[in-house]
Amino acid sequence: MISSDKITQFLNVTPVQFRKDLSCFGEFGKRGVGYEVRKLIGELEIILGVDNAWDIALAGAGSLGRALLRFEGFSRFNLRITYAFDTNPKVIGKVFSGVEIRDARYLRKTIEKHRIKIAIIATPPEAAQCTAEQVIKGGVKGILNFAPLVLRVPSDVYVSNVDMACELESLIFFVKQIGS
Amino acid sequence: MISSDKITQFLNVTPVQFRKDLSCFGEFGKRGVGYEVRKLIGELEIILGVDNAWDIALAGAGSLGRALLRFEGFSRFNLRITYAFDTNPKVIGKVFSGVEIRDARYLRKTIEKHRIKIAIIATPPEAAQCTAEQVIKGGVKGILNFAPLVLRVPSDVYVSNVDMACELESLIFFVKQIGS
DNA sequence: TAGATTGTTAATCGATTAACAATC
DNA sequence: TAGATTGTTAATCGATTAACAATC
Repeated sequence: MISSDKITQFLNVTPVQFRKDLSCFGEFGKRGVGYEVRKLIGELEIILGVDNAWDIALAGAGSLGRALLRFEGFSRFNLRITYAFDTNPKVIGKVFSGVEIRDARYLRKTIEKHRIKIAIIATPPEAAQCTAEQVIKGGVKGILNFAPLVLRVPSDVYVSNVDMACELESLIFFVKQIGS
Repeated sequence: MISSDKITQFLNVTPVQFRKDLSCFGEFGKRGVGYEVRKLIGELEIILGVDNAWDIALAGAGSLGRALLRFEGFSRFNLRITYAFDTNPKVIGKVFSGVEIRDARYLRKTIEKHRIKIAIIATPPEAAQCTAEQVIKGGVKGILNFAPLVLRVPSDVYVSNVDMACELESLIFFVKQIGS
């Protein structure tokens, strides 16, 4: 058993916040006692959908794309980059971390065929919007975008941006304040 | 000249939001007219601190670290990864994208000597907390953390987390809702 | 002057937190 | 029963938006 107090000692979240958030999905604890660890993990996995695996398509197999292919942290959530694409003929056909790089020409068709719903865009910024449009036509509903620009997408498609320069920039902004 | 309306057509921000946010820093537009593009860019650069360059230290020169070294998008904000570190003897001494990988043993001293204020942590998760403590002892006040864990840091140190698996997970969460 | 557009004040909304009843 | 801890209701806070005055 574990209390919300104990759990949140390892997170930047207050115990109340933790309980309030959980309450959106049901009651998982025992009053006066706490949460049964195994049961809580199980419930969270169901809420998050970790219980069934998701296949992910990667567009762009440059150095960032290949770093993503090697990244170990996806398995934790039952995620796999199953298909990877690039336009560079020198890269097409090669295998990185067990995934063969396919010709980006087949991006849309492959996504359609395998009913992929989530794509990662790790192309150069110039190619990102066009790539987004292709994967969306193929049926993708969620995009993790590493290209430093704002993608224009239909309202039923979710985009999560990872803009590393922006993140650093906002760190700098805060760090500058310390002195003053 | 450009209006807040035009500018925000390219962003996921409303014109009012744009003007409200800017108003925190001053008045940069002309009523009835809009914003002078060059002047606005200049003012924004000052607010963000893009006008002077920042040196950044990279801890961890694995595939992600090296992808970051190759990343072109930092120059846009006048950012440079100037020092990179790893513990792997096979990597130490090698040069990637013009930056020599140094022995992680000298992480703290180098940061101290060159008064580095911003560090990127791209180590394996096991090493992340320890690395954070070292860079903080060296004087770092802002950390961009790629390791999938919550770093414990003093309250005057800012941490920005890039947890790619989490981002994907929350995309999946939203995508799952669409059907229902 | 009329039209455009900014910057700001006040209203609304949503998220966080405080207080507490429920209950183990 | 007393102590612990959850889940919830109400209060607070901050951020977004609506409305509008200022002004080019």
